[in-house]
Amino acid sequence: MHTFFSRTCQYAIRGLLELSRQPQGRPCTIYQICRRQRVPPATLSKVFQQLARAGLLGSSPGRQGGYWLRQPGARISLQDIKFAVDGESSNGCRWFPAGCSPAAPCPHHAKWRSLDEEIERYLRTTTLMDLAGAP
Amino acid sequence: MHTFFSRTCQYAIRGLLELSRQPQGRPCTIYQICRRQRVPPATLSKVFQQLARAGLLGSSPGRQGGYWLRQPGARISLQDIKFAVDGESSNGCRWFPAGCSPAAPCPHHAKWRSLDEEIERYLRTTTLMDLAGAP
DNA sequence: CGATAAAAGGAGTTTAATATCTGAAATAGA
DNA sequence: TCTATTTCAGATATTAAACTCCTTTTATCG
Repeated sequence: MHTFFSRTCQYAIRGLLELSRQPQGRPCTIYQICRRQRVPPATLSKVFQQLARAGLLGSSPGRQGGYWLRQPGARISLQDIKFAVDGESSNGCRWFPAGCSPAAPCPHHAKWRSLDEEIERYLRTTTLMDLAGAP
Repeated sequence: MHTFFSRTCQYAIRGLLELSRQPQGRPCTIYQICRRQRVPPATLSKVFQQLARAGLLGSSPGRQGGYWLRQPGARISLQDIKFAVDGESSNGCRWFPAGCSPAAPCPHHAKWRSLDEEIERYLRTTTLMDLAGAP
């Protein structure tokens, strides 16, 4: 599509946002999170597994189990999340991946360099805590 | 995906860019454009039909036929193109369409309003001519 | 008029992203 | 140790985007 984060990544951010509102160390189950954020459980479950492997989340099965943040929300940037979900591919040209390579950069590259850098900075500096206002 | 323009829209922009380099009024065939821009012909063909219906392109079948810009490149903005290709849907929240509505805006909305406006401005003010440098 | 070159349009195929299902394995608590 | 609860892993279904193929229509040239 034409949106900035993949839908999966959007779910991830919303899920993590929910966790960041939780008293420190208290695990949340997928279902609690999904009920509050209106996100499909099976899908969020998949992403959270991935985030756990990436080290962003701790997880524990069984009663009283669930997921929790391994770092305070202020330490987790949107870029961290995007990277963990979408992988390195997000490093390519954000505008014209279909016609842009280091050897032959797309005609746009030079033009919107500055805007690109601003987006980059935004992703890097915006943390879960910054977004923690409702809803 | 996570890219700003849909791939189809990328093709459209590259195709139009090629046309904008053409001496005024001279039609180009799909194949000429595709050869130069390394774009799949059948796909570009479909998009160009759409752009012709939208009024951005003129077209003529038969010998000496092809496509041409109906306005000078300096008058065609990226936003025009995006709109013609992806439709109104590009009007929604660029960040969290999956969890954002006028009634319940996503938590991010307020935060990146300014960045969003800058992107908007960029799309509106950047024209084909601005990008007309190689390749 | 007939041959040719091009766009126009319909229908189907492929591929990638999303979403779901099912059955395990792990943990806590009784 | 047994049971309920939860994550984990793999397979599969669903959906939408990209792409291709084939036929039809329209203009131009001889």
